[in-house]
Amino acid sequence: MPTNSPQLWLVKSEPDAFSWQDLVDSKGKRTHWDGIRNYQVRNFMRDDIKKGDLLLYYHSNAKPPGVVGIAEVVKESYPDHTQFDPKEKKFDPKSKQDSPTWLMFDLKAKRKLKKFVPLQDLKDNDKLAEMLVVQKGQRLSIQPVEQKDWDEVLRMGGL
DNA sequence: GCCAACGTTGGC
DNA sequence: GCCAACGTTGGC
Repeated sequence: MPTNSPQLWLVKSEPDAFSWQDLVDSKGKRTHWDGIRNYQVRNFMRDDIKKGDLLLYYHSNAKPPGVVGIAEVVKESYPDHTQFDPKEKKFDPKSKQDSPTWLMFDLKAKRKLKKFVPLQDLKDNDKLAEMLVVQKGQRLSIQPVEQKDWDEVLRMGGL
């Protein structure tokens, strides 16, 4: 059952590595979401993430952690070049040029939340009890988000 | 800085 | 195929 509506996701980024502001400062230019080395996340990129999908941009390992803004997928997944470069920290000697193991996609900043929504507020909101990001031990750097949870987070963020 | 949760690796 | 050891994530 195909649908025209974009899929919804949450992506985690450490602000020390690449913050929301860094994404904004790229001036809508495509930014590579590279360095993902987790098979479950790779499969999301390979199978599900489409151009036009929307993403909650979440700051992890931040003080405090939480959702900052909304980003948009501008290019669907393609091979992550860092896996082939021995100088890269994310170099993967097992990955072959003709069948790359790892993928990345491109995104741009779309809209900042009026209010930052800290993780603690997500946890305190009973409506979001099933949202993945509030689950203990949830480490996926890309997570699918339900429409109802998406709407609730945006409401909390003043949009 | 600590450590729980979880994924990956490798010996057997 | 099992599972201990190890590495990483990420909240606190």
